Amino acid sequence: MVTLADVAQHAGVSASTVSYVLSGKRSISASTRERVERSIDQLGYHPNAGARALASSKSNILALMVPLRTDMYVPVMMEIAISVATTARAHGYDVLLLTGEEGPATVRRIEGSALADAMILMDVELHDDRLPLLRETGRPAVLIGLPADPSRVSCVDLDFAAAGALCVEHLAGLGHRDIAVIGEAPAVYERHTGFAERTLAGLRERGRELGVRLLHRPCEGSYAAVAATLARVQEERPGTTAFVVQNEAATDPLLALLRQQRRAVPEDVSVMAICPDQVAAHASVPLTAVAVPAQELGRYAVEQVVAKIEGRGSDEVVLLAPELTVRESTGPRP
Amino acid sequence: MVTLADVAQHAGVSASTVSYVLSGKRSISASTRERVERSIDQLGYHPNAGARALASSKSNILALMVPLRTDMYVPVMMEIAISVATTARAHGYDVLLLTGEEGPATVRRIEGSALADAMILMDVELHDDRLPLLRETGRPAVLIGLPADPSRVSCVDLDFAAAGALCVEHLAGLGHRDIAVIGEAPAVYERHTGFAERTLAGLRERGRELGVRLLHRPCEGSYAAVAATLARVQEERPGTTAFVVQNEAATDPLLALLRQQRRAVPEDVSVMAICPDQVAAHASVPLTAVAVPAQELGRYAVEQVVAKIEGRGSDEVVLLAPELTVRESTGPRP
DNA sequence: CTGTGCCGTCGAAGCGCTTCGACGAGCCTA
DNA sequence: TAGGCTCGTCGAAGCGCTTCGACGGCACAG
Repeated sequence: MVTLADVAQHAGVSASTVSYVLSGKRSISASTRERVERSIDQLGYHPNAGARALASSKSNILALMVPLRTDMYVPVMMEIAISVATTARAHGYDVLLLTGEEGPATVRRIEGSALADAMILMDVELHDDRLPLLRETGRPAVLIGLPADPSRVSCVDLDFAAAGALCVEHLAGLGHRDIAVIGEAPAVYERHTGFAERTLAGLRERGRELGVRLLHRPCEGSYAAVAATLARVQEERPGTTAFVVQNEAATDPLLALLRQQRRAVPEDVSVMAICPDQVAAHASVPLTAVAVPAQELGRYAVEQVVAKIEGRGSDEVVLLAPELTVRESTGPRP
Repeated sequence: MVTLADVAQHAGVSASTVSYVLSGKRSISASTRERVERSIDQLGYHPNAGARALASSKSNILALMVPLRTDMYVPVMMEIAISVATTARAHGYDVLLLTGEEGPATVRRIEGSALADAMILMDVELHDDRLPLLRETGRPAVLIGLPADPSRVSCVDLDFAAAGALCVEHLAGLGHRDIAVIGEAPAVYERHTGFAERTLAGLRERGRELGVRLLHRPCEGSYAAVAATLARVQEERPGTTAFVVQNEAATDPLLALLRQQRRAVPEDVSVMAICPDQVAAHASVPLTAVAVPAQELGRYAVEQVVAKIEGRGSDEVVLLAPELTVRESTGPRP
């Protein structure tokens, strides 16, 4: 293994000089710099991560806590994770993948071992038990999601309330008066995951303002569950002419079922979704949808947390404005 | 930050004694051990990861390289990643998430910086350019997938050839003589991703043996693409009575399209898939399928790599035997 | 009662890097 | 021409941990 000392010797300078060439924290003459850089290349030197972390108390690692549950909104999670990893690299950081089990204990462990310079948390619950710890330690952290009390942490998320409102507006504008909301699995609501409740609040409020009747039903992602939910909705509110789906896995089954009932989309029923654009665009009927900007969330979270590490940036809550893309699944009320 | 020295002082012993309590590498009297452990708890001590890595040249980190492309077999990837992370924790390791871009350079970087004790690679291509490096460095590595030349590395994967064979057997046993294979996106074959080609080989070989006619068509995961592919297949081989789908995203569209054509599954057409069990079970018609055992792959990869780190275990290729679960989507040829 | 060996503990030497203070050389200013 | 700068470089002191060799104290055998 090539060390700093090897490079120094090879270049005929002292170790500290090599270090300063690498970090740029002191000025180095052009000739020395070049000589050192050549040696680095020739020897194939890479700084030892452990030694560097020890000496500088900076690991250049970001910890990313993802939910353990593999049954929920998986594509979004994956997209965020990948976006986090790529953005982090662009800033010189690597990403540690932590699964959510043992939330607070994991936070403490990472904290105590100084393994990561900062944490990014996904799947945030309204009263998340990792938050008190995070605040206590004071290490930079960013949540992707919005807890009930976002003080002294940073948060990034889609403005789900606005997204909900946008859906209702769009449908109301097309004349719909009875809208059914197919939601995430019941477990998501039971855990008080923020985004689901905020969407609902946004839907309801604008619904009230616009005089639209809403029926909300949580729903598992399987075909059978969607079928059951649809049947219930149609029984309880036969006049329903539009659906808002917030459940990646439910969109395709819903479209299939409607087709089976010979109810044409969008002529007889309108369907819109809150999901990643890719999912919406690839559905059997390209869906009018509010996009969940997974990549941007990941990128923003990293940039925010890096800023904090570097002493710039402060605690703030950023809610990205929702964007509605009209495709082929919504039309005027029949 | 609490250090080893703090614990030692608090417990009234030397630093090395605390270290030995932690590592168990020398015998310690019960009384001393207890005293030290109490101090550790009381002070909330966590060993500094950097210092530990530096002193022991062991980081207790596993690097996991996942593909950058978010458009392919995402659920399997995610499931594997999570399984890797959880299993790794159970063995005392954390997981570094590396996206596949710059493959060889990344391998060299991790290698040189001693950031990880071992690497796990996913999305392995037949002639993967990361392999030569991996062999050269001699650091423990496990591939999830199977390259053309698996010498001097370890590999775990589903036996996709056997999986393909199993599908053909099952369908041939039901009397089908014309089978269409809906494959992954063309790009997957162009990159010579091992699993796709091996499946095809298995399908073809057993097809030949059993006198079954196979028609293979790569296919994007969107509804429109599946529709186009299905149309082509039905035009080219009107007698097709069974489908094998190896493309997570294509199963649901295919079922929906067949339903639309009023071709009942399994009465008129049989459909089977090679995909995670969860996907198969949740489809609109529960699918007879060969499961991709994502969790096991992840778990096995970690156990293998940990064994190598500890000096046990050697280079080997393990192909998990495919398991066929008969559900409701396959039946006798009409 | 002395010699031998083991058990439990300690001190010290690094691991490879960052960073602080020091210092010589060259330059400008007075 | 002496004094004071700045610039570029060096040496040394850690960062917090692991690990090796050493060393007392005790139990046992002779």
